[in-house]
Amino acid sequence: MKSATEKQQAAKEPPNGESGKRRKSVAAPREQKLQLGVLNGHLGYFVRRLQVAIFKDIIRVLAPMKVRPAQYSVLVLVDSNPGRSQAAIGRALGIERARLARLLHDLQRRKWIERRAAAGDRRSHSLFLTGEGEKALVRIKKLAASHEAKLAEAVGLKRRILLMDLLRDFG
Amino acid sequence: MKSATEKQQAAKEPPNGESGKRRKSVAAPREQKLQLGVLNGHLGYFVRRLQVAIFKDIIRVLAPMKVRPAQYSVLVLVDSNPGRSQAAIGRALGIERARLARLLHDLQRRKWIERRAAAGDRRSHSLFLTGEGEKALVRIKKLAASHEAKLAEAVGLKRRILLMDLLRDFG
DNA sequence: TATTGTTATACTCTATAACTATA
DNA sequence: TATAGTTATAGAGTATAACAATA
Repeated sequence: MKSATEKQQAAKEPPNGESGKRRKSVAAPREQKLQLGVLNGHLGYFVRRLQVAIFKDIIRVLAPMKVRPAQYSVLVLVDSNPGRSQAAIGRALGIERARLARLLHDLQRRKWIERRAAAGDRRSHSLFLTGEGEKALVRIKKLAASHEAKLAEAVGLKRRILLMDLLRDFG
Repeated sequence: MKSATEKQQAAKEPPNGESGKRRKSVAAPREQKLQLGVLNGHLGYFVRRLQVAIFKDIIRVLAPMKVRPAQYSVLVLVDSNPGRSQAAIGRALGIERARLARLLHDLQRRKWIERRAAAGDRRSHSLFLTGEGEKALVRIKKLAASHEAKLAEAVGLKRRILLMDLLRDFG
């Protein structure tokens, strides 16, 4: 079976098909879809488009709690791994320690996380959610869940499971 | 059949298993893998991770030509759709017109693109590659192709086709 | 009034470097 | 010497707003 990938990559019609149809209303110039050229062969292009679309929604959904996606992921990881160091959290999420320091400063200012001196190593800080932080995270998770439900519907349940299983191998 | 998604979401062991094993060398503290918690249920989390990994590589690969991914995509679209306006290119790629204006200013400074007055509408600029731009794009495409080949190998050919087919529906 | 393109501003994210205090 | 965390800076990307020219 020929995949859609091969089919679309093989498609090489000339860019425009101005055939004078479609002139119902005066407004609405109705742009032609542009040719993507070799972008059709780049997985990164499509992954990027999906990522941007998903993040636009999650950013909008979390906005009422004034939380950005990176902050959300840090709250979740601290909640799921209490007592771990900044270095460990940063490594797990791919967040630079410099950026994580500022991000945590903000979360601490909001009284959502605590930094205690680590037991064995006095250089490192053990991270915990405060009671307030836990309550906030419950609300944030509800918002995130509504985003995910909407996304699942848009993507299709089967396709979503398939995608998750495919993507998870790149931890 | 239970998908890996469901399996991983069901996993809820306590975060640490510090059982004092694994003390071969003095260095290498060997961090535990942290629990991802509800991030396991977010498609966006995994899409984001893959996108970041892919872009790290393409950015590195294109660096010798001093081209960023967004510039590459613009060059490809202008090449595949000569004469189109900035608005059309920007819409197709999801680039804000304000940002595209500066991006094109840079490409024009490098003599890779031309902006001519549009025929029908004197507000808009028709975009074209220069001869130099076409030659540069040939070299850039070769670099991008080497990135894609490496990526295809890492992802696996079958999985890549599958992913492309799944993702393409979000144009 | 709306659209095209431009300039400017502010914010987020990323990437470094320099610094301290510990190990 | 290396690591944990902090502060600072610069660049890219994103989101707005304001503006001139044109439709």
